[in-house]
Parts: sequence; C-alpha cells; structure tokens
Amino acid sequence: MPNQRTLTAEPPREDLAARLLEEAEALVRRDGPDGVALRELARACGSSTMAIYTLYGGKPGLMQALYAIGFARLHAYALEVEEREAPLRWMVRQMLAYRRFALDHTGMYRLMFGGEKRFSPTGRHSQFVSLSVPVEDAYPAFAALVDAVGTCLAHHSNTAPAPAEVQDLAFLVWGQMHGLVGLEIAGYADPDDALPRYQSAVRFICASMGADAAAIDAEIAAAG
Amino acid sequence: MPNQRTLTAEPPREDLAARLLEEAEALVRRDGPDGVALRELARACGSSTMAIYTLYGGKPGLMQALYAIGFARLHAYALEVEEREAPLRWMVRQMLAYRRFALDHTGMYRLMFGGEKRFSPTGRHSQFVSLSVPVEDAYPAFAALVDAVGTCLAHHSNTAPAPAEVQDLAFLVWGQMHGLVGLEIAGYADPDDALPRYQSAVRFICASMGADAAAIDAEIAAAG
DNA sequence: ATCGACTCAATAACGTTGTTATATGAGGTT
DNA sequence: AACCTCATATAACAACGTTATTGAGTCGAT
Repeated sequence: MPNQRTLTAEPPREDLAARLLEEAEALVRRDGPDGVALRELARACGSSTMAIYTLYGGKPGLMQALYAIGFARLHAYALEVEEREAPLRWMVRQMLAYRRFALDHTGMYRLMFGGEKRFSPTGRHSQFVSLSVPVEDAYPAFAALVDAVGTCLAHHSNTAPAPAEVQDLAFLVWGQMHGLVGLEIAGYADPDDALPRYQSAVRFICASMGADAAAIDAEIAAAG
Repeated sequence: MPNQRTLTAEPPREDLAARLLEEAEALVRRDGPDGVALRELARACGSSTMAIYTLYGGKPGLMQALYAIGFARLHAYALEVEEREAPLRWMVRQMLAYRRFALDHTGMYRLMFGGEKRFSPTGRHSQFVSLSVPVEDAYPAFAALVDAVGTCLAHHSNTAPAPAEVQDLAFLVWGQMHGLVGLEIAGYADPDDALPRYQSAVRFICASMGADAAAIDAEIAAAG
C-alpha cells in the first residue's frame, strides 16, 4: 500500500500540518482549549498521533501553533477596521472589533488569555517563554491598538503625545476591553447588558481622549 | 482495625471534607486549576478517591466547593478595606485589594474567572449553572464593590445616584480591574509597569467619579 | 444482646489522556 | 542494488476521572 499521506487524495488532504491545525482550531471552537485530544485530532485527520509529534513536537507545540493562529486572527480583526483618516472611528471600531473577536472565537480567546501556559509568539516549537520584549513588538495585534490609540490621541489633543503615554493608555484600554469581554465570556455579565456596558466603556475611553460625546455616539451607532 | 477516619489522630485529621478542600486549595495554588488530581489529592489526605465521590459527588462538585471558597476569600479581602466614612479611601483600597487578591491567589483567580466552567455560587454539589440572578445578589464580593462605588459616587456628587447607574459603573470598574489583573496574570504585563498602570486606572476611575486628583494620589500613596 | 439495614470508604477495573519505544516502509543517495 | 534517513503506524506505559464491587463500621429495632 502506498504512502497514505501523499496518495490518498479523496479529501484534497493538502499539507497534514495545516490540516491538523485546522482541525485543532475546530476542536478548540467546539470544546474549548482543553478539548483538544491528540487521538481525536489524529483520527479526524486520518493519521496517528505520531504525526503530531514529528510535526509539532507534542501537544504543547501544537497548542503554541494554535496560539499563534489566534493572534493572527485577532490581528486580522484589527486590520479590518483600520482608518487612519478618521481616528475616532478607528478607535471605536477597534474596540468593538476586539469584543467581536472574543465572542466569535471564545475557545481561542480563552486559550490566548486564560493564562494556562504562556507561549512565545514567535517560537518554532519552542515552548512557553516569559516575555522579555514589550508586547507591542511581539504581537502585531497590540501594535495595532497602540497605533490607534496614538493617532486618536494625537488627533484630539492636536499635539504629539509621548510614546510612553500612548503605551500606558493603550494598556489601560486593552485592560478594559479584556476585562469586560473576559467577564462576559466567563458568564458574569447579564447577556442583555453586556453590549451596552461595553459601549459605555468605549464612550468613557474615547471621551477621556478628548473626543466629542456626540461624535462618539454617532460612531458607535454607525458601527452597529 | 478501627475506622481510620475517626480514630487515627496522628495528624489531627479533623473533618475529611474540610481537609480535602484545604489540600485541593493548596494544589490549585501550586499547579493551577488543572493541577487538582483526585488521586494525588486523596493520597495527600490519606484517603482514597472514593471519599471525594461520597463527599462531593465527583471532581466537578469538589471544584465547585473550591470555587465557593475562592469567592469567600475575595469577599474577605473586600471586607478588610471597607471604610464607609471615607468613601474615596474605601474605593481606592477596594480596587487595590482586588489586585492583591488576584496576585495572592493566582490559581484560584484563574479557577474563578478562567471561564472553564461556570459554577453556581450557592449550589450544594449542584454542578454549574448559568446565572439567572444579578451577580451582586449571588456573590457578596461584588455586592461590596457595588456598595463602595455607590457610596463613593454619592459622596462626590452630593446626590443619590440611580441604582442602575451604580451597577453599570461598578461593572465597568470590575471590568477594568479584572482586565488589568488578568493580563498581568497571563503574562502580558511588564512586571515593572503592572502596578503603576493599575494605579493609574484607579486614578482614572476615581477621578471620573468626581474625586480630587490630589486626594486620590494621597490615598494611593497611603495604601502603599 | 443480636440481627438487619444502611453508610462510607478502600480496592480494583474501565476507558481515555499525553507520551514514548519499537517497527515498518517509502524516498533519496551512493 | 544496497544503504541511509525520516516519517508514521502500532503498541505499550503511567496517570487521569469514574464506576462497580466489597468489606467494615454504625445505628435502630426486636
């Protein structure tokens, strides 16, 4: 019998490594970060668990790859709303997009921010690592947030804010977003109140950056 | 040989149910929420895993009991800083105590807010339940936060704020605290910046409630 | 005082988990 | 053609949560 991987093309079967990751992402979506079982994953891909070991070095390596995918997805959400010529709109939509990502990818979000293990953003199978570089350098998704905060702040204050100030504020914004979304995902938010409360957080933050209240509300309404 | 539980008093051995919970809390502290292994737990308590099943109905029941303990501990942190006659001080210390709890009980915090499973705050072994009551009613720790926010807001605005407004603001405050602390625990915060940034969040929030900036800073400094 | 019913926990087993050792077999090189 | 390399299938191992079975202890009633 010929090599199963190269010849059996009934499902297009492309690269096994990519196929494993796809299926693992589906498992995370269905059962959360702990729902990824190597045997089930291998079965779903028509291979044995050994493939995961040769391709990813084991479960931690696989989860690390998944984790990197999660950040790429988050980054895509951020890129989609970038609008440099309308900083307030950009800021508002950036914040709303963050929540949308978390609700669209609950399992992935918990994998990324559950704190179960800390992964390196760039490592080749290289296990979890404590960050020694600023997060904005490591995760493009956060660079996008810093960018939005910086341009929005510059636009409304008519002066160039200090980089440190921008990073500090961006971190607070990130904390506000992550906190509200995390509570919502964990089940601590009334489903009816979650969105309006998140929107009021957007209002608070944009107003503290000097934006006009009516303009903020208009952007929130427009983002629907 | 007599009953091991009632007679062998070499370690005082008190109630096995309480002993199991103690040891489980220690395991959560050491290895996180997923570090609680029934076999290891039973071994540490000198019993078999069956005791856990008769006393707590299984691992979910045990985790639920642990979860309730976590909220009791958080509530204790909140009670310790209650100062009704100094609302700003109360508010500042409440926020700082929240972070202190999370850093003192990282594993427990992740169990409570990791969103892995949602537990009922009051249930007897009764598994995880979706909340149908406002969280303030279910968790005294959050009632304390609502209380602090309400009195602080009333004190600085010289008028009685609407309960809904208080709850909305308290939720945003909770979200800010949880978000910053969650990012810090998950490893996304520069260890040197985490505290000052949290403090500046405290400043932001208290200022938005009408408190004087210098007074806020004084309280933060006094709280050490 | 003795017997029966009940409770509780220890033992052993089952299925599943991640991981590792062994073996097989195809692909490329000499 | 013989060899080497490398990836994967198979099988086994330890540990996990859970369950069935068994035995010991307690309590109440006769």
